[in-house]
Amino acid sequence: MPSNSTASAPQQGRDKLHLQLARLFRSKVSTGAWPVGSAIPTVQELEALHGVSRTTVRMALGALVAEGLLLTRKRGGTRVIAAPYKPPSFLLPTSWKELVAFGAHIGQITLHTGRDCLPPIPEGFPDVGRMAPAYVHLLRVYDHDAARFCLSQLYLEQELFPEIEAQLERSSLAVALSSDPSRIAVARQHLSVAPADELAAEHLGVALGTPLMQALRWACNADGLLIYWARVRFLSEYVHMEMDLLK
Amino acid sequence: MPSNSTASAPQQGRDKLHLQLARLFRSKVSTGAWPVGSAIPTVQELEALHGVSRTTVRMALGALVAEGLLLTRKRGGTRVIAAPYKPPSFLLPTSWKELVAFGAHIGQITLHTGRDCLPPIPEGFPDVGRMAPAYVHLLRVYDHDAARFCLSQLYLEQELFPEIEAQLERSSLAVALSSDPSRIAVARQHLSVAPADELAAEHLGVALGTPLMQALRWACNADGLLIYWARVRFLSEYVHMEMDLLK
DNA sequence: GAGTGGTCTAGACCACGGC
DNA sequence: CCGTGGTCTAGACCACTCA
Repeated sequence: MPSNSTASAPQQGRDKLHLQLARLFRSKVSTGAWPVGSAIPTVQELEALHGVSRTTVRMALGALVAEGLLLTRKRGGTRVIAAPYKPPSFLLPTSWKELVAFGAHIGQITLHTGRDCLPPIPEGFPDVGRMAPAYVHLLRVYDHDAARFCLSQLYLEQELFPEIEAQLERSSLAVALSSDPSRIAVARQHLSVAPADELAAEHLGVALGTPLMQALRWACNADGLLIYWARVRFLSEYVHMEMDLLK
Repeated sequence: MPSNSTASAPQQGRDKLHLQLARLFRSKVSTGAWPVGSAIPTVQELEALHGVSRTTVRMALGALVAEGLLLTRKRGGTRVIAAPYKPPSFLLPTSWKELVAFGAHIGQITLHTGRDCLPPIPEGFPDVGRMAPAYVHLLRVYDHDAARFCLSQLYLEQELFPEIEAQLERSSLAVALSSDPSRIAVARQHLSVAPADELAAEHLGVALGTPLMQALRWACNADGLLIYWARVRFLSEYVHMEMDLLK
């Protein structure tokens, strides 16, 4: 049926077919015509029911899956998700104190350690202090309930490393650095949503380009030397922030 | 060519074809084989070159378009984006003062005004103060350079409305409320990344489910009465935040 | 007007996983 | 095992837009 005939399409043919279908399917879910938890008709049935091809059905279903309304399983059919899955939401730190507390109770895995690195500060980023000649680099991932939700690239001024190396295995860099609070004179963070690059996509198990919450954090000592730089990226549905607007 | 033959596929056939192609195309961009700004081969040419169907080419190209590396135009062909387009980044306010400043220089359009509403506070949201019997509701969108980047749903305690109605046409609610600073005793915000619902998708011109930066803001007077509730959603690539971690 | 990307069809084969 | 979703093919028509 090549032309846009009446067939059983729900609307007279103006809009794109797969968008019409997606809208129809969405309403089936929200009205309960497709009850939560139940299997919806198979792709073959949907093709026949609406007189469209498999490709079109899949374009429509793909949208709903992307929106988190449907879950597909190879043999079990396509099911309506109970609730658009709500993962645990971590409170992103807005102060060094919270940053230390945050690192204290998260399971971490160190993937890589390297010496004589320089932190990859983005082009055009505002002044973050004087650069030291060398930094130690740590690449870490953080889990919660077996779900990997955070990737961090850490850079620590190299001469500081021996002092805190022992603590680093068990605790976060912020915790370790804070063992001597006088080391830190300036600490700031920059937050944005950034698309996943290849490193993040690989370690967080998401598609390239997936929006991630990115925190760039840095600290300087009293001499204005950059002693800590971190680029930390979170699956965005796992984190939120709260703040008092009256300072 | 139904079976996974050698053809001109870059790798021996284990991986999925469209993923192989996407990887190949990505490397063409990053190595400069497809120079930035230039048009890449047409879909027809790519089909023939790699011995695959249009659908497969489009699956691969679709991924790169989603990653922001390519831009398609109906007749002009598909081009490599100069820089993965960096829109202007607004600094999200972290204090009431910044909130007021933020609202002062943004072009706004009021889409809807209603009386006798109640703010739609999410299920399970922590205490935000005593609810007044009625609120005035404003639905607004904000532009920058003709690009719509922000949608806000505002709720103002109804008895307060006459006092500031005149200012509201020209300025943000925060600006108007601040004309008498004694009105506000508590002001907080909650930030998260939330998928676009139908309202946001329509007014911001994005697909349903697109991750948006969401700010929930509220203010109470000295009696603990909720006088201001706002749900503001931004295209996430347009905003960032900065903060001093040492308070 | 012609070439391009966007959409859609009607098939086919495969891998996975519940029966 | 075998039904299911996932992938892929080889075509077709359309809308847009640039030369």
